[in-house]
Amino acid sequence: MAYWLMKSEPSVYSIDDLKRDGARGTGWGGVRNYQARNFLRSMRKGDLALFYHSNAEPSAAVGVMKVVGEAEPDPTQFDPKDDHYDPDSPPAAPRWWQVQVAFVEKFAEPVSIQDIRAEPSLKEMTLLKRGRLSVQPVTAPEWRRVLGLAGK
DNA sequence: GCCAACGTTGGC
DNA sequence: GCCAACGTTGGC
Repeated sequence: MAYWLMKSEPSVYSIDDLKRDGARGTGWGGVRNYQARNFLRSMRKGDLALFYHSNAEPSAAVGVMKVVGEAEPDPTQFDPKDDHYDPDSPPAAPRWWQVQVAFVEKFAEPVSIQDIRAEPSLKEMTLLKRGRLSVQPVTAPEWRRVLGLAGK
């Protein structure tokens, strides 16, 4: 069982939207970075992920979600009307993938990036080291620490 | 809205 | 294969 962190701008798709999407969850698509894509493909059912609100006030880890379906081709890459359309992705060998994720919990106390930066044991977190990676691994100690900061 | 970080593209 | 130009992310 692995731990992850996945970013979304709340003005686009927030943890409340995920909660509303219920047990079936949502396809986490639109990722157009190869390293993030590779992490998506290595996710397995039952893995847990922090839902992180980026470009938010404040930017913060706001809850937990669960991987409920493993990698499948991201349909937005084939949709010319979608912002994430990729005309160079061959349908027979899709370039971009998504996983299905579902709501687990929303933190009563979000853990902001300032909180994370202020916590010495989290200074190696990928979130701080690699600013713009939208899907990233979290170690077990980091996971426990962030949930601790969330009051869990 | 600014801009630093950094990934991608494309000319050579 | 190098690297400059360009585009995007995301904190502030």
